[in-house]
Amino acid sequence: MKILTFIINAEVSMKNELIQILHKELTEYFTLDDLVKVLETPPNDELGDYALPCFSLAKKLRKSPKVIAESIADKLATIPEIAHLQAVSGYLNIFLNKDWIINLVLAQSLEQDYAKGKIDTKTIVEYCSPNTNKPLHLGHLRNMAIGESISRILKYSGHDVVKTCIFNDRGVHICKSMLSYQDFGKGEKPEDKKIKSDHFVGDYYVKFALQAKLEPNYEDKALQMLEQWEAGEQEIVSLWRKMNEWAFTGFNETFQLFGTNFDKEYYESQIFRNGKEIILAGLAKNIFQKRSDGAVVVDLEKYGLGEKVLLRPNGTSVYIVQDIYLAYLKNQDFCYDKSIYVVGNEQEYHFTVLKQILKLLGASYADGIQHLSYGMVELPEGKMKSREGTVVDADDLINNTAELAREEIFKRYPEMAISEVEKRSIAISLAAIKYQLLKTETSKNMIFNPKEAIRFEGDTGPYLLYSYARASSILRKAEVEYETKPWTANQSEMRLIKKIAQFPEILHDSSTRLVPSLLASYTYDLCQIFNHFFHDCPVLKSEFASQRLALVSSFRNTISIALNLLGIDTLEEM
RNA sequence: GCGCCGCUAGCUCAGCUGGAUAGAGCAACGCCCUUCUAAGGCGUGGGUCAGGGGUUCGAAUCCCUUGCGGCGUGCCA
Repeated sequence: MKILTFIINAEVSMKNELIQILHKELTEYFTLDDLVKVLETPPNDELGDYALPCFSLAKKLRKSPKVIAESIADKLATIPEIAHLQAVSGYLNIFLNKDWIINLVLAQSLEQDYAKGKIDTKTIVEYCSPNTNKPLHLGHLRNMAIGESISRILKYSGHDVVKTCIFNDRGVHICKSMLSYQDFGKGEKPEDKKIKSDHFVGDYYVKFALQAKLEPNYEDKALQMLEQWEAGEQEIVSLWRKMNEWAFTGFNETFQLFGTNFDKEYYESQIFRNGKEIILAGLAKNIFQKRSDGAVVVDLEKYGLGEKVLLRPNGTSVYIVQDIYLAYLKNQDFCYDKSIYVVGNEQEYHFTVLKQILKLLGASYADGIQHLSYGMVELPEGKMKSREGTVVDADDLINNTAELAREEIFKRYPEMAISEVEKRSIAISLAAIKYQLLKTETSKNMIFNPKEAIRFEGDTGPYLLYSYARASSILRKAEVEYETKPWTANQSEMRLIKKIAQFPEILHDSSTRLVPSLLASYTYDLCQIFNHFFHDCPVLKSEFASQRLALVSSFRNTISIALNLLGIDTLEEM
């Protein structure tokens, strides 16, 4: 497996080109895998383009790292791709032939499908999965940003990706907004009050909570309504249909605004009764046990997961049974190799248990299951709590941020056509929000400061868009075609080229480790280096105009792919 | 109680599958627009990488331990 990924990678990355070259000469010192592992980028470019630490060989060869570095240097002395070598304090610093780097990297990175992979893997990505009783909030936005981005990253890396969503569209929480609407809604519709339809539903969920404080048995009433729903009582079912319709209509608007969609949607209401047969079959095979009170349980003690109830004494299923069924169903539908669940880290136990149960059941598709566990979003004041009204609503956040972008645009272009202002302000708003949500290491909890997210300077989404727009602007104004003929590239240019060269490795890591944040922070570094180049090196008026145009073009292509993989739309002008 | 995760500059975060002087952004201060987009660039100050111990030629990174914070441990979803 490792060798396989290596070979795929080797086609496109400068690092792997070099590793191939080194390996030919250094078989007695390093295996291919060793080289992949050990070859590193030095902390600054006075120390070369790559470095080979020789400490690990010291024991084996019973020589000092310094001596080893020197003798390796001798071995590599005649390789044309290497300009010179420096053995310093146990490291062998490698300075590559600049022309070789430039030609190789530009040739690769000017291709539209730079670093694109090809593997034969069917992968399902499930994400978002909202309840239909209230509108989407900031937590969903992080989920969606990660889900959409990892789907694109996997697809670009060659996976055949199916994006799915399970809508939790039934249950007592849904009945709560239904009950409160029935009691206080007076038959009103969202259109009447000019409220986005999912917000309209959510308002009744809030109203329920208020009422429940005044009326002690209000919660019970919701439970009763659930029973009526399950019994299929017409009035309740049609109320449920109507309100779900509102919720879905609203969600779809948000999905479209945010720029995400699903290939296959699942609905809890359609599957929640299934799965029981799987459990009973497991019971018959003695994989599960019947407890004295009649409940069906699975003993996961030896995996350190305790005992998990699957069927209650009254025979009804607990939540995980539905997920067991859904995994089965997904495999029926798509015959997947991998099935990724983008779900918060609070559900790690749930997915460990799910996978283990499927393994016990002997499901062939159990091994492909992977929980992409991401960290919770908190506000500077602490956690978001719907009861205390501290939840940041998704639509509001996008719109408020867009409003600020609008103001910034007016400052710069007071005459701009409204439609153009609209287009740009939404793009800027989404870039700001998505980047903010993606840049923190995916698995870590993050604090989302709305005031910081709407800032447009520094380490932000708009900075990335701005860098792209600057590159586009140069290319638009260029009158000559670029050519990739050699020149003596200066430090700013070399840094940019070398950063562009890293893209395939970053993409590879991001996709195999399922961590979009790696790509996000690379993208920022890349832009920083570009902006430094932009400041240092005039392009159009330079004697190296043609070569620099090639470089700008290569940057623009790379950043454009990267932003697309983050789910961020670019602007040609900003 | 047990389990998992986190703790890096005033704040928000990179760096964590061990490697060379620990990096960004924001905030503060100073400089740079008759030159391809100043939503930009450059500079200055700011660190006991939570504390302690260990492994190693080498530890922010791995192990143990203490503290603080979060989450999980539902016959909720």
